[in-house]
Amino acid sequence: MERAEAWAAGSSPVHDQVVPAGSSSSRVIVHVDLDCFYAQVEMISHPELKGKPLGVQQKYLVVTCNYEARELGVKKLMNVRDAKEKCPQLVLVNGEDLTRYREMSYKVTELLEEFSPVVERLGFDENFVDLTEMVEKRLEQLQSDEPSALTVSGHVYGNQRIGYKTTKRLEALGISSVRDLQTFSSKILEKELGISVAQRIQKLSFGEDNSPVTPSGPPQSFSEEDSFKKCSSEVEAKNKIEELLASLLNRVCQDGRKPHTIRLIIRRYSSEKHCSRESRQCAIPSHIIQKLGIGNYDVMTPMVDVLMKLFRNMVNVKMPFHLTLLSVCFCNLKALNTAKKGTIDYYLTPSLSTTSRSGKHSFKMKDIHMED
DNA sequence: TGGGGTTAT
DNA sequence: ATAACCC
Repeated sequence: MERAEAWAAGSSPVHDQVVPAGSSSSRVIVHVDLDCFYAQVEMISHPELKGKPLGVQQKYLVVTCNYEARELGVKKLMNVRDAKEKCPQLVLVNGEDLTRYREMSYKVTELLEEFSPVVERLGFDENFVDLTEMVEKRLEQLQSDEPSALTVSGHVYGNQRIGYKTTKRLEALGISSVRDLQTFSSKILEKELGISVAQRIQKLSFGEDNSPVTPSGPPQSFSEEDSFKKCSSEVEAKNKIEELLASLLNRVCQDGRKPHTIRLIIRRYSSEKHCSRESRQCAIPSHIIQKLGIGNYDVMTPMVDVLMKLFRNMVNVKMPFHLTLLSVCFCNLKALNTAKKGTIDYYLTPSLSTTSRSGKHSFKMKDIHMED
């Protein structure tokens, strides 16, 4: 058993603890899974909400809720109408702005990184920590101290989350349970799903997961999105894009690295087809990248121009259109400008020549207002 | 159904 | 650029 989980310590909403598995090559990996994370962040921000049934709302959905709400019948991803019907006393807070959740999420990851730098994030509320080294060292120490019986134990679980598409394909093969998957012909499964997916999920069906814990490090991308009932004009789209961009620029500023690619994503209205998205991306012009570290004001206008070009490339604005989502993503993040002191580049890079010299962390952009 | 994220193709 | 996966 490699990546396995136990349910210990019932007191906290953190499911912790791990696995042993006798063999010397086994690893010790802790899966930290925070329950109702957004609701917990809200209860910390608003202590007066503690004890009341609380739900976090995004648009028409209650995306998560605390235990009090659950006991009254509220479920994750429940419609607001249904939730209110089930539980009229339900208190709802808006959770569309993920800033505080994201910040708290990274605080948790950073805390875990103190135990071992090998921490892999999964979403905002799950972390896998490879504690193999730490445990081995502790075992050595304990054994030399006092060679008494030393056992580690835990509960092993089989991973049974298999994705939507794969589930459908498996069902078509008559595979509907973990047991079915365990006993299904490997050869046939490989032919149907490809060797990679087939071998992986079949091992998972036995609770075997050899995949390494890959340190997540800083994020590979930053994105902000907004969904809505209808956006059908270019001006409307531009306004929404400006909003998304303003938030993103603040985040990029704080991160310190510079994105070299920008992407615009849309979702078009469709009766009920599978919500497919379309995107266009391009390299961020270097003159914009250079201005990124300092103030957002100079960057806003040229960046919006770039985004609107991407927009018109996707959407024929001369024809009627109906969008239900817009998203802007910065990716291809690069460490910092490697411009060296004394070179032309160094003095042409505002973030280096003006801020770096005047103090190590002298630039912390806060409160950059984009009034028009 | 939200507002994020990642990796593979 | 999209598709699939995760939360």
